[in-house]
Amino acid sequence: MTQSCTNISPKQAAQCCSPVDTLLDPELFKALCDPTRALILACLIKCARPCAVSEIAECCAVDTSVVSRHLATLARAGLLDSAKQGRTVSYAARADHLSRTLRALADAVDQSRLSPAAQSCC
Amino acid sequence: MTQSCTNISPKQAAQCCSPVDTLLDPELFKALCDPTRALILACLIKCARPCAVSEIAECCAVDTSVVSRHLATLARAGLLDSAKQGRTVSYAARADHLSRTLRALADAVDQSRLSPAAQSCC
DNA sequence: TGCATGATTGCGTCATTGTGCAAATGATAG
DNA sequence: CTATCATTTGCACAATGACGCAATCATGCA
Repeated sequence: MTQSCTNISPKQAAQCCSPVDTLLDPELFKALCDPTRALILACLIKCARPCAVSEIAECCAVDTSVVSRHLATLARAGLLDSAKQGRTVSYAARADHLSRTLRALADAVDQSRLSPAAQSCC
Repeated sequence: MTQSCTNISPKQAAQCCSPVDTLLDPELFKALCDPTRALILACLIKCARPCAVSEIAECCAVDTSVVSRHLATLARAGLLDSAKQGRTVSYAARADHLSRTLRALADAVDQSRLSPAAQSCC
């Protein structure tokens, strides 16, 4: 590890690909940045079982249609699984996937901290 | 651990406080959900050193004033440290804080998964 | 076949936010 | 004191997104 490698510019860093780049995914955080969605996801994580849309709607103060849209958004981000049975649709938190994703990002951040300016390309 | 405790409704879960509730903080994710901000933060994490605003502005395609605002947002969310020296302001990623926060959330999620419907209040 | 129910979608509205430009602020050098 | 440089702030504009209501779709039941 040389001195020159530990003191690169942000511009150089931008071209220097690291796991952080892909794991720090704005699309994932976009799903989590809304208070109503965060509440819904927290409920589903704590329930730890598939829940129907109407059931989930009871835990927040917005219209069922809004809840439905939020659930679709969370599912699209990979945070929920959905299953249709009859006319009810159940959503369940993908808790394992979420915690693994968070840990992977934490690992990548720590990696950059320990070996700055990833020697992968500088 | 009884059966009745592992099958609560989302509404009950909402009233059941868990570390997930506070750690799944929309305010944090709001800071991370913008592509430009994510890029800036990734750069600072990879640099692993304090960088001036003008320096950071070189790594993304928006106006310096926009970068300045994004940096303020990230700092307000606790993701960056700022230090003023003369007329230049330097921002540095709080990588340790970020990775600790992510791991704490991952732990809370796993905890809910292993002991559903936190026995803390149900 | 008709009707009720759970979920989704279309649409209009309102609030928020990302952006660029210009002006202002703060600090250093001549 | 004035000019210059780094950063921030004011302002206007456009895009995005959350929301409620109503209509629609899909399924189950009489």
